[in-house]
Amino acid sequence: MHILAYLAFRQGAAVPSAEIAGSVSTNPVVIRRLLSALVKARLVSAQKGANGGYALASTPPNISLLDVYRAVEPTPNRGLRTFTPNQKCPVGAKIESILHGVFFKAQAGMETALARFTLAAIDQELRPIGPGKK
Amino acid sequence: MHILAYLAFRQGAAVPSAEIAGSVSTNPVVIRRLLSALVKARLVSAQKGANGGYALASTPPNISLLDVYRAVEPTPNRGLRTFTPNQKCPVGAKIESILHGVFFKAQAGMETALARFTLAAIDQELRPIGPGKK
DNA sequence: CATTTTGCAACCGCTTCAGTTGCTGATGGC
DNA sequence: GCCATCAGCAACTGAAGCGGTTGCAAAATG
Repeated sequence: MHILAYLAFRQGAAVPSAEIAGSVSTNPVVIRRLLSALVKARLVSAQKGANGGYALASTPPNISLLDVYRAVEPTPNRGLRTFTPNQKCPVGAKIESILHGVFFKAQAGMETALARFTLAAIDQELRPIGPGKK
Repeated sequence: MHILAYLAFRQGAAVPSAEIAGSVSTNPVVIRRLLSALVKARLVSAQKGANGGYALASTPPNISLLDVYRAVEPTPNRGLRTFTPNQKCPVGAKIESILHGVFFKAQAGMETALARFTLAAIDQELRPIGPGKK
């Protein structure tokens, strides 16, 4: 989200990963790793070479936090990956599918909350006074 | 949740951690670690010594999944623990508090979904036919 | 007093993740 | 045509978290 907020802030410009890394206080490769996922999800476009960099592929009102979540989060239900209860026990045999249903609904509640936010809302909070050219 | 479902299933009885571990297919100490948190949250009572074990401290309709989540999850906002953006950047200076607000609301959405479920609902799914004495 | 059982600390091995280095390939200015 | 810039990617490291395991103390029961 910090990356996208920064790209929104520098609206239109091709921003190199090193500049974003400076704002996040981390290594450019860490930024590129995340941007790689965002490019694959078509939220961001990348331009190689001199004067290249990254830019938003869409407008801030059209990028929801749910889009970002889905682009970046590889596998939800991480907590149930390694859950292999005893199938011979009447509880163990049924609990897995029940918990899958529960977690699915909890996840849906969170995703609904995420869908209500757009990058535009965050960008607006970022500059309460005015556009501020530079 | 598997642990609590098992205790609900064996309603009233003092269940040792080894028996629960058999249903979950894991080590009794792992079960006791989780039960320790549930006891501290007053959801479960523990009885030491011979013929001891664990039992629900409340009735299944009075135990929501949100209660369990709060008892077991030490620190929400885990993703923001190590987030220390560059305060000298106009984006980095403000993004942290903005994202805290966003994640708080997303978390609230998930918790609302969790609060809708009770242990009774899971217990009911567990035995669709009838009580089943043993 | 012996057995059962919780409670807890310590340790191991695995996985995940941020961070880092080094290289390749594309792009654009000179 | 050459060089500087920049994305992309693979590989490695170190730290953190977690399930699992062992060992032991303390409490309760018969």
